[in-house]
Amino acid sequence: MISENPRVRFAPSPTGYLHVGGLRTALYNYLFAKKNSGTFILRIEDTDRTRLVEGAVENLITTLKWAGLDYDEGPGKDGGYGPYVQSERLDFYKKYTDELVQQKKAYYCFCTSDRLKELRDEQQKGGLQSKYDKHCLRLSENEINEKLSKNEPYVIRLNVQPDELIHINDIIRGDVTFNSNVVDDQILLKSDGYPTYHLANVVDDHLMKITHVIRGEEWLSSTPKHILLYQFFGWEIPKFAHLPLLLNPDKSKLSKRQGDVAVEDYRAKGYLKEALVNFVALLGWSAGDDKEFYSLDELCQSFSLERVNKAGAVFNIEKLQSMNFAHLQKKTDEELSELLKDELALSSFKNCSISNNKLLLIVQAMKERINFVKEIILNAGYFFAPPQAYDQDAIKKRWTTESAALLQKFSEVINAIENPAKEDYENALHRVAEESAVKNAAIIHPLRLAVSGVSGGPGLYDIFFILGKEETINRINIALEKIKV
RNA sequence: GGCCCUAUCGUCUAGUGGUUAGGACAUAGCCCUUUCACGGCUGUAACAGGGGUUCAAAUCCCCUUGGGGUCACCA
Repeated sequence: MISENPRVRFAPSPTGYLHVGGLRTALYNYLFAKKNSGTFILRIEDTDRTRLVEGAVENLITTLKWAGLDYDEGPGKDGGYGPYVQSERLDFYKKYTDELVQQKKAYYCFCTSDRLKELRDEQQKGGLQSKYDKHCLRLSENEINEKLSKNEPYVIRLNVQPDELIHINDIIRGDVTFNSNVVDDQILLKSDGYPTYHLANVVDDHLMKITHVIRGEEWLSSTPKHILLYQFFGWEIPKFAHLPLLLNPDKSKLSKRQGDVAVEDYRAKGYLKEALVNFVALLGWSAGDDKEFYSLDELCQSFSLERVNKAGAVFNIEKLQSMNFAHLQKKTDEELSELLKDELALSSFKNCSISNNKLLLIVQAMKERINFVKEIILNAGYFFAPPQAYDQDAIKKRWTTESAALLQKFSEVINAIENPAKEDYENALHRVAEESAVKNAAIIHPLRLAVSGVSGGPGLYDIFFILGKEETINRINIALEKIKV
């Protein structure tokens, strides 16, 4: 159990959409906070002006909210540590870099990007790690002032001392040690006056009293820089937890090239938030038992960082899909028919009026045949309008020379029944089959084809009942005209 | 390439010195069935390799190999 009330943050940069990896990071932060009566903070890291995307912040917030991950503090929800957008915190970064420069823990650098590039190329040619050579550290105060007065562009760099061991005590990975010799004199303040991630992140985490930094493993190798900064400032170092990466099927870091990575894409495809959250939660964490279906609340109860895995996890869409199916089955028919209504409004059937009661029946008939609600429309449009075409393969296979006569007969029999129930349709069919001395199947298959246009689907009598007697007869008549062998 | 992380079925994982190595997805077969599904049952399938430590190693240690991340005035 965590003693104090932890404060954690999800700190995305607003460069477009919420990545599913980001969703998982946000989720683990959220779960950790909820489990330990902590605070979940959203902080926007928009220090790269070149990559800003308009509307990205709003999109991020909307998507997080959709997933059910409401933040306790963040943009629009000040908890006394704002602002929560880094571009509005520039004064802080300036103040703290000045402090570092005064103490010679950071220094001015006037090197051009050309010189830096040359340096890198040379080092790479020699098979060395590319690292700044502290060239500008030699500048005297006078030289610096002169360059400053001439308005020469500059950056501020971290002054890393050699031959020091830097320990990271990671909750997931244990002790990880780096030699400071491999740590570059990281740029802290860019020439445009904006901080880099490393500086802004450390300053804000300190100022916002973040107790646990839970982030992706791609940050592990820059954590020594952050530790150094905490030490230089004399600040308490938060606990770190570096999460295993989400992977493509080929085991590389999950990327756009190999499929959808935006949460909004999955949302648009019809994945339930419950399924996506459940799936992503289990990518790198398990409670230690065989339980596999969790609500967000249950996750909050069971989650712990100690049980997070170390190795990366492949984002397996098949499993996500089956999870979506499972969560779909858990929804009530009423919930599903509301979702169906929404989908209908977006479809070509938006003008077809259909009663709530019928919607409910359709949902019941279809729910175990779909992975997404919209598949009811895609695969069973015949509930909303007569079929436009008839499956040719099915015709070939199921339609015989006597089909027409049998359907005609069936149509007449049900026509005589007042308000037929499902059993009435079934009895009628059995009667026709018996009188005509054919198997039930000889009628059933052509009949299904006639009313739905396809060969698969819910129980035939369910379809009749949902369609109603008039419509059923109507469709048989249309089919008798259109289907010729 | 340097540094760092990592390694149980195809995939997600359980397992923390003694298990017939368990579950889920996927896959194959069977059953149910008017179709398509659901469901039920059964099967195929894993401890990367090599050294140690130990009476005993998937579990602890070392090496190798594989995979990944990172080396920007991006986060």
